[in-house]
Amino acid sequence: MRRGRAPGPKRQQNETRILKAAEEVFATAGFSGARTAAIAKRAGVPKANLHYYFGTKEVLYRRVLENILEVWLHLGDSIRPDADPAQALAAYVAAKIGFSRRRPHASKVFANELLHGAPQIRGYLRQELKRWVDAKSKVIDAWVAQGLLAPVPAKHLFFLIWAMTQTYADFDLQIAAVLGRKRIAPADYQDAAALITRLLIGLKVPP
Amino acid sequence: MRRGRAPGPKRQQNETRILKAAEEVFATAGFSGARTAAIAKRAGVPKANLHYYFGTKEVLYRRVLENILEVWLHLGDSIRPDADPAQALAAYVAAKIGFSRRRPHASKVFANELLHGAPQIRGYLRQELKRWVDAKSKVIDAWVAQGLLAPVPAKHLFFLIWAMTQTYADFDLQIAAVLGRKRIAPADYQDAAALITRLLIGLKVPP
DNA sequence: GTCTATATATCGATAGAC
DNA sequence: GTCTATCGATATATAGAC
Repeated sequence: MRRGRAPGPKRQQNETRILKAAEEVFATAGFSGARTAAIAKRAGVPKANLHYYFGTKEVLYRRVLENILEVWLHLGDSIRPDADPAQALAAYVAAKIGFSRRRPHASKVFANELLHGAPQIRGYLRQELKRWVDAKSKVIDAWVAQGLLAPVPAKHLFFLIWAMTQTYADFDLQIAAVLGRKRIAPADYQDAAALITRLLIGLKVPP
Repeated sequence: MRRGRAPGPKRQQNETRILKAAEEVFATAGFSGARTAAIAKRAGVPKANLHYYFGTKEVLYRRVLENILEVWLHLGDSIRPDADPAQALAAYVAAKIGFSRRRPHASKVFANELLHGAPQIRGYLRQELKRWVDAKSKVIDAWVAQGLLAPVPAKHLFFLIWAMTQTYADFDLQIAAVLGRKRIAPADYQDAAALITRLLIGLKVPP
């Protein structure tokens, strides 16, 4: 009946399960360390299905990455020219830390991709991400021009915010070990967000 | 003549070359993505030599990691109770950023190990590193008690300093792409160190 | 100690039955 | 569309000549 157009509900469910499983396995093992057998097992489907749906391991990996990049850029929506700098930056930090807490696997897949030469997302970095940072940096510069913020190299400010917020997902094991815990607790993310925000507020020029 | 005690000079030279090559290959490919053939080729030795010297790929990897961890903990020597907080933190940031610039491969190997469950350095994280942070945090707390620094969760402060300084090694490709460069320039590291230091100085209590 | 040539294992991918 | 059984490629590790 269905002439191969819209995928059946079972296939759609399976694809979603596979993508979720793949994100977890790619996060903990990296691309080359990930085993398609492990992904299939975790998703609860036969390994052949995975290849039938996605073709190759690399295509599946790209799909996982695309899902992540889609969310990424929208986390900075609070940074607008008419917003209050302190509030906007605090909201951005909260959004980024929240993403690290809710989707640590996504952050790790992205980190791993970057770490190993970004073979799949070169274009994204040079196009979409660069444009995003260029635009947001103009907002920061405008705040500086208005005397709301001390002069600051805007792009580096974003690099540091990314680093500080993502470290709680990417290097959670190190943080947990140093804190003497088995894993990071919700309160730790709050402490982190508060401290990061405090550091950034130091750039604010008092009225 | 030599009854197998001290290794000959050629062997020592080869081991050094292999370790250097291994650090580079592990950094760009991760443990599972690294090929022993690639390491041997880059080191200029036959692949069988590599196994003769180190036994297995995993042992070689551990040796690379040990070399890195050895340097790590000494970078914080400026953080002492009798030091000036602002100067000590600035020196620590400079040391960490300098390490990221001089030995980006080392930083990436470490990041990759952390990212993927830290199977080889669990003990290091829970023992040496935890003790280091516990000790340095007491220094920070003492500065706070003396009214030199605003109250701050000391351990999180270290997590953030690590994140900010290492991001310029680990995610250099992202930074270069956003800056519209092929690679990060020396001036970028200076800009980074200056901004990180400024953020931290914001914690200083004015005299 | 060094190196070439090869064994053994693992994993991504697919053929073919249902 | 789904799944079992298997192929072929690739990579670690080693045997054995020099």
